[in-house]
Amino acid sequence: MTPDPMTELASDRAALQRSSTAERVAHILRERITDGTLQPGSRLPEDALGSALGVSRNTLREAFRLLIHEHLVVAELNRGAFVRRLSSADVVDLYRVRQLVECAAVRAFTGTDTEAPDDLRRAVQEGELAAKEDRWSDVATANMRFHQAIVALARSPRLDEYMRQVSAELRLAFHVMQNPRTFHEPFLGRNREILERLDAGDLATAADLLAAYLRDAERQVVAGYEAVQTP
Amino acid sequence: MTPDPMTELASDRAALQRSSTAERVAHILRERITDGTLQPGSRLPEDALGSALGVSRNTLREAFRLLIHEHLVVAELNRGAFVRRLSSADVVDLYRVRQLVECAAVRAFTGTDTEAPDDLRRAVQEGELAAKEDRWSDVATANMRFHQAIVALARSPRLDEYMRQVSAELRLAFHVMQNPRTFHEPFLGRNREILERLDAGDLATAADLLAAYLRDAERQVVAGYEAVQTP
DNA sequence: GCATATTTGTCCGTATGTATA
DNA sequence: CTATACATACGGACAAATATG
Repeated sequence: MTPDPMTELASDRAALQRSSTAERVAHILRERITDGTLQPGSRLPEDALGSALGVSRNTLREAFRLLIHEHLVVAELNRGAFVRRLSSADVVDLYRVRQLVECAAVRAFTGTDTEAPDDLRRAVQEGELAAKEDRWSDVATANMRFHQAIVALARSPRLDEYMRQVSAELRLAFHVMQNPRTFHEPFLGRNREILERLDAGDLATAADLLAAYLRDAERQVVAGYEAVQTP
Repeated sequence: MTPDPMTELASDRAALQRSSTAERVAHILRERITDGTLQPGSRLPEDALGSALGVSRNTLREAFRLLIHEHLVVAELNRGAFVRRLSSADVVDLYRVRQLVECAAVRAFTGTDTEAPDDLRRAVQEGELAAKEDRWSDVATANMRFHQAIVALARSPRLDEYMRQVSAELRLAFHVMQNPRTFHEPFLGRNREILERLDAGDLATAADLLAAYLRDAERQVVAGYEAVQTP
């Protein structure tokens, strides 16, 4: 009755066609990790996974390398690969990176680029619409896009890529939040407020609002962590 | 008479002992890339490198993966691996990341941590000493440590790690600067000035000085690039 | 433009070493 | 302490892509 992760993964086998095999395998595993099918702490045995996905162990190991670099997987020498389990110290660190980079991106915004604010606007609207229709996982996605659009204000491809990784890593922590609604709902209004301050050219206030926002979010996730750790 | 890179690498073969083989190989290649033995654009043939280092192709490929994710190596499908060659757009982007993160780290400095400023002080002194003794490659190293210490003010392990990678990537660009003295010398005094502003608690001025510093450095490297590109 | 040689991408089998029941 | 399971690393194989003459 328990839905075996290995048999579930076997159905992904048909999906891998384009680009490098290792990258396709990494893509599949990345999705399975972020959507919670492969939970933090799970073993990733080379033999079982390799045959489930129909790739050799060598190729699978290359895929592991990709995910290890993204911090989604950890490899213990001679013990194999595991889905990363974040500590609350990791959560604190991730929010520290977010706060520093996102607030700096807001303050560095020159108004020259018109695209980035448009993405922000879309993300805010999308989040509000999804909330109205009770699609809370879509609210979470829209929220991720909001933060990505904030980073994009700095107009640095490398920072965009890096912060996408930070977001993916944070999703490992969100799995402890059992109720996505109570977590995400309060932030919808704050997202809009930040957007409005930005539109008004009041960068300092926008950055301060964002900093407070991130401080509160961090506090909630850390609290969720400690509720789980001490049963 | 031409010192063949392959035979040079063979002498590194004795050095690999601890940790995972792929990581040790990656470490050796990383050094050879940052010190300029393996120049940007060089091929990294699996057969020759593998036998030079005494490892199998599979293991070597794992080492490549590590370096690819550090952006020091690029892989072209069915063409193999090459030492990364930075475009001037890459240089601009890298300095943008540096400016945003380092200036934000300065502004976020609370003065709570006493270690980080000590590292800064040491890096400044070390740079001045090395300059006095005409050890210009040590000046470059001290300069790297200075920036690393600036980042450490934010007290985020993840940011430390990421910016270390950014520094390594930037070293790919420094190879176009033929004269390390004229490049590094002017920055020694500016480093000290930034340190003094920080000690005085004047974070805003320190951040502004740092921003100007990075803008000038970027301009020099980009200029060096264009001198090479258009012969 | 073609035929050949080289190199990569991927896979397999296996021997050795390491961790854990 | 032994046994088992697994990861590490090697070498060989072959097709496919690329480079070379």
